Amino acid sequence: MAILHADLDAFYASVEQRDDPALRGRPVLVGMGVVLAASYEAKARGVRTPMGVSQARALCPGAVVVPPRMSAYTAASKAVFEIFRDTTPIVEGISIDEAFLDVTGLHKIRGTPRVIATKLRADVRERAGLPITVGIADTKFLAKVASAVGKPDGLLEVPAGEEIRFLHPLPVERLWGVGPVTSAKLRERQINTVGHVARIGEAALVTMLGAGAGRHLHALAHNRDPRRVRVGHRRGSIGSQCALGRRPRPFHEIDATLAALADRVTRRMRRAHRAGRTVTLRLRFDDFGRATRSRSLLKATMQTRTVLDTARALLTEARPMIEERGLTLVGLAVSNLDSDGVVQPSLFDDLADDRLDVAMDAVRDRFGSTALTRAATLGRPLGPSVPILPD
DNA sequence: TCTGGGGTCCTAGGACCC
DNA sequence: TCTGGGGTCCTAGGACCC
Repeated sequence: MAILHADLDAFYASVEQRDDPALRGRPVLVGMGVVLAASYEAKARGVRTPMGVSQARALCPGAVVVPPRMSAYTAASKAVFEIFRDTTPIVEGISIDEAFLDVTGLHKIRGTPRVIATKLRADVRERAGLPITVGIADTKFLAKVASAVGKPDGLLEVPAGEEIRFLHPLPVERLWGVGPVTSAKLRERQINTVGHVARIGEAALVTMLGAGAGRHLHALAHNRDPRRVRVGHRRGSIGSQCALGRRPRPFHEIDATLAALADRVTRRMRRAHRAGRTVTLRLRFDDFGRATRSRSLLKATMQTRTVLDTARALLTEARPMIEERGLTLVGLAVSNLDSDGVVQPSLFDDLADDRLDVAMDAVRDRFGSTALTRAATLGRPLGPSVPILPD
């Protein structure tokens, strides 16, 4: 196998530096209350994400703080993924700024993985104006480790036969799946490197961390990772959340926030043609404790009304808990998504009653009553522009 | 280090079915 | 009346990722 892990460097901050030459070479923080991304000039001063902007400023007094421009990042991401797909058809996106590329079969056409990766980096630099690091290895896991070690703006290949020698001296936190909790459990027992994890044996790891995590880490520590690069993988849930701050909120305000979330989530579902069956309400409290409440419907839906009603029922059940513990975040997700959205809602479902009549009249006037029926039953787009309709 | 917004996967108990 | 093994789905929580 020859797998590339391509990872854009300090992505949001790099886009800002690309679009505003005055920011180049300077420490840049992207975010409002919290740092979403920091340029390498800022990271060098100890800025990390997610860190409060005020704290980051204290570490890095000369930093320029810019508000996030999500649409610019989405556009930049699309451009970069096009370059990925020009390189090989086997591309698996992991996030807005990261992907695996399988170049196993391309040797004769495009050269060695290193040649391909070098060209990829040059293409991204030229066509998208962004720095990117590429890791090359024989497994997904190791390619990802390689890119992390190679950052920033680098290329790191783990040659065949060198895998274990490269991997074993690294700290346990490099293992995919070792976060703060697992790291603490391992280091408590003086297990500090990947090599040590590999030596202690699967049974001991399973006892320490549970069957799933133990076996997983044992395999990774030996660079055993059979996962293939998957194309066209579809997400399993669509959600949105909103931090409320520490100020106590009246219940009706939480309810209004939930309605806005339901609207946002179902819009995205319709755009993606996905319907879902399980509605999950996420809560976070003053003490940073969390809770989730979920309900599965009989039929998959993408209608705002249905999702909101279900979410409201869950919220009402959770009300005593909310009033006791103080809510700081509310989130809503829909999962159990259909493979493709067979269920199409009416275009009018999202409109408040007072706007419904106006919308229906406008459609009837412009397109006739047949179009009105179609819009109400099929949810199909009607024509060039009906500005008052949702989505 | 007092924490944003988007996700994934795993575990575990209980209900229910055969 | 008491009992098995195997399976799926639902719900809740936890850890982790970028």
